[in-house]
Amino acid sequence: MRIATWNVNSLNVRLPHLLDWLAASPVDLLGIQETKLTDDKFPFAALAAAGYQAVHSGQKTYNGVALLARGVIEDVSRDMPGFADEQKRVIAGTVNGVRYVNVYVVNGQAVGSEKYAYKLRFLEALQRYLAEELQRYPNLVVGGDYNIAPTAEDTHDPEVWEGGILCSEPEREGFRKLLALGLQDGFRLFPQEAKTFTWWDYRQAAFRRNMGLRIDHLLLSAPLAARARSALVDKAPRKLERPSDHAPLVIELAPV
DNA sequence: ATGGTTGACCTTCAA
Repeated sequence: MRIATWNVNSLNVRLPHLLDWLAASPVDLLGIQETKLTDDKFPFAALAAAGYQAVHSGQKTYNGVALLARGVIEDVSRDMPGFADEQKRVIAGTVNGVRYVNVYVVNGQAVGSEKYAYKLRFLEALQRYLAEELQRYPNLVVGGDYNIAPTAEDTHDPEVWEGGILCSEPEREGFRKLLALGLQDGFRLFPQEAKTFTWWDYRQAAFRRNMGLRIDHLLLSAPLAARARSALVDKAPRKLERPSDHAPLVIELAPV
């Protein structure tokens, strides 16, 4: 079973890339973020024709998350209980006994800003929510755009990033608290090339110069971590014309 | 020079 996460940065623009990528890399369960469209505009039919069921929680212009699966998506829930939020950032569902919580964590803009405070509140709510999810679903994957580079090694240049947004200590502490629930950073279960990232700014030819960050993650509960066989960032879609600024992250799970 | 890009939307905000 192959599971993945990808911030597509507008599904309207990126649907052709998504369909091409699914054809070339047929994952079984995928979380996408930043669809930037309402549920009535979601391309259910095009995805069904490609063999994928989908559930979506979207809004106009901003945010929006979806789960895509080859198979039935059961027990679907939206948002986080006890965290009233108009922004559509969380959707969860179960496929073949695997629970996938798909999150688009708040960017936070700048350390100390109002959006940063919202990000830290969001991370606290996520911690509470995932503690409950782990109780209910032992086979849990939490995938998405976390907008957090967990360590200095996850940045192209610590001099530029350390202490700033996406890399500040309170954000990283929030990330570590998610791990402390009993989740593992799937990417780091395997040897990885240094300077492997999932996001590169559109500006300054950042992708060509590999000026990126590793901010998209697949966290695995212990039973799923035991089944993990590989983890890789697929940079191919980032090389296309009009790409998303993020690349997909894929983990292969051995059968039960 | 305080810059650069993309997406949504319409003038500016968010990332």
